[in-house]
Parts: sequence; structure tokens; C-alpha cells
Amino acid sequence: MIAPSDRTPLPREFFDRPVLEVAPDLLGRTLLRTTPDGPIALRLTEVEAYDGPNDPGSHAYRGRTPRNTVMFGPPGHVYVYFTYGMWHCMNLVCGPEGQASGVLLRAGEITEGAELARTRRLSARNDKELAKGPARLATALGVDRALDGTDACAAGDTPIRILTGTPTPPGQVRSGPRTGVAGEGGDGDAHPWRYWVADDPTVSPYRAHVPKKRRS
DNA sequence: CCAGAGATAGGCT
DNA sequence: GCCTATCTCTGGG
Repeated sequence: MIAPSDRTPLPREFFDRPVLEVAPDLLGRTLLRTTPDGPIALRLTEVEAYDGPNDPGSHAYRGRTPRNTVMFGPPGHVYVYFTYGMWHCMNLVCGPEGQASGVLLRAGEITEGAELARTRRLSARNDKELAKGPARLATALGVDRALDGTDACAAGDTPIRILTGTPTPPGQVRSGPRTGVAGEGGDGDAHPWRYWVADDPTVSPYRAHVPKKRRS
């Protein structure tokens, strides 16, 4: 149980930094999701950085659209997108307004409200799978486009906030290439975009991007 | 246990 | 026509 005194959200200045600084600093922090059915707390174990218009993998690469408008807004807000016709994924906007950088929340450990999360993740075979993967994480937390633009730094009983918690010590942070992003075929890109907690069982397995085969 | 195939279907080029 | 993904089924080691 999280003490009421520990429920203060991270300040907006935390997110108003270069995305490659913010991303590893988010590991170990607690995301507190407040729903009408109860709270769910998640300890972040895997994240991925997207560097706005400079980054071909970013939704903001080709400029502002109705879908990605939140990315161009102030830091500390939640960007939620719908993908593959079924799933939602959740990002935190970073850097100054207009820069359109963000951190994709890829995996975490449910530390409170697991019973509620299980009702949303019926296919999970164990609790480590509840939020192992970005769309699983959003599903477990009950996050969809209705929460796009939510201010994670607001005071009061907000639906989403990131608590200071206990950040993962730098010695426990690992980094590597992003998963599943087209155009990063392995060793070419030296940038460490993906960060995770060493040896944590809730981190999603690495999947290199595989172009779809053409039907014969 | 792992890898691959097929399905899902909105947003954007 | 591809994409910041996942589920279920199938076949191999």
C-alpha cells in the first residue's frame, strides 16, 4: 500500500528535459492509475525513447496530426495511441513544448491492484505477464484514447500520475536498441533508445523488427 | 520451450 | 500498404 504522503506526482520539470535523460530516470518509478473500480500501481521496468521530429521511429516525425497533437504540447502529459486495430500504447511527453519527444512505457510490475488488472488481462498466464509489453501495460491499467492528453503532473485525484518512488540505481539500468521499429535493422543505430531494469522478470522479450513476408 | 503464420483494422503516406 | 503489438494455433527441437 502506498502511503498518502508518497502520492505526490513528479513535477513537470522532471519531464522538461531531453528525452534520453528522462527515459532511464523513469525506471523504478511508480505509475499510479486511479479508476472508479480502484487504484492500480505499476513499477516501471522498461521504457523506450522517441525523439520527436528528428526520429524516423517517432509518430511526430512527419509533423503534427490530430492523433499526435498531444506530443507537441507541454511535457508531463500522457499521449495514448491506438495501433494494429486493437491495442493502445501509452507515452509520457518530454522536453519543452513543441519538441514532440516522448517515452513509450513498455513494461512494468503491478505492485497494487493486481486483482483489478487480472480482470482486464484474462489471457495473462501469471502476474509477471500482466504488463509485459506496451499494449499489455495499457490494457492492464485500463488506458485508452479517452485518457490522451491527461496531465500526469496535476494535483489532486488525477487518473494518472508518476510518483517519485525509488528510481532504479544507474548500475541496474540496461540499454539497447528499440524493439520492432522499422529502419533499425540491428547494429546500425548506436543510440541507446530502450532502457530496462537488469534481470527483471517483467521486461518484455527483445524482438527485432521483421519485415512481413510477401504472399506467394 | 521457441518460432512462425494469420488475424485484428485506424491513421497516415 | 505499412505501422512503437498481441493472441491463438501449429510444428519443431
